Amino acid sequence: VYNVNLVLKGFCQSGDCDKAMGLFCQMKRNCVLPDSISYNTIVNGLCKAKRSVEARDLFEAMKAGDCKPNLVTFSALIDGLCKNGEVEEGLDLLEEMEKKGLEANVFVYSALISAFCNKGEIERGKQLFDEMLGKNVTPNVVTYSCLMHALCKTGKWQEASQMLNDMTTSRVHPDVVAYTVLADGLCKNGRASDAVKVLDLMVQKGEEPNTLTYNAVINGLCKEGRVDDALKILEMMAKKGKKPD
RNA sequence: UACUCAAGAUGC
Repeated sequence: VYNVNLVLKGFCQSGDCDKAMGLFCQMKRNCVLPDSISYNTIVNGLCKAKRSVEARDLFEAMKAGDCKPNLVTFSALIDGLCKNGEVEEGLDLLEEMEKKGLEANVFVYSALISAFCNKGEIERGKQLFDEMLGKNVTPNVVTYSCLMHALCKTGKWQEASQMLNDMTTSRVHPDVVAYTVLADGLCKNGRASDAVKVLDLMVQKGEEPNTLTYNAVINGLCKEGRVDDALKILEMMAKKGKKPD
């Protein structure tokens, strides 16, 4: 099963969901019974291929069979529905899992928060954030990043900047993505100078900026007509032995 | 106290 699961994932990742499904069906015949990871891999693959109807069907089949949906199944499906614009259905699933006694974790909440944030409904995102705190589910760097992203997109860059401090005081360590989200968000709000400060801060904290980070800041500087400063960033990359893309 | 499944970022 172990080995077959890896291949299932491989097919899904390369967009060959159908091949994965074919292999999945063969497993049952060849007495390598699919386990929950096999199922979850397919559910997730279907979701990523925007085939949420089929993902749901498989989910229903799991409920009817021996391999019941677990936390990962719900998490993958909720995210899939959300990304398919069916956020309310995602919330329904949250209810359903709770009724079954499965406790939503940070993956489930982050997926939902991300979805509401992307729809521009930050308030609902924040509500979920409070809800998870109330349930003693600890937000992680992904949760914070989603919120920072949304805050920046709606002009609330101060709040987003504050959130970086919040996470530090909550002992959640910002990673490259978190810093990049904020730097980019600041740029989008015409605050390229602040973005450069974020860049400096992360270096100071020992977090290596990557190409995406640099691109965000460079783009921000250029949009403000500060092309010379942008060039300096390129030079800074060169000094570090980073290849510009 | 290992190995397979789920959530976040740039440019067009």
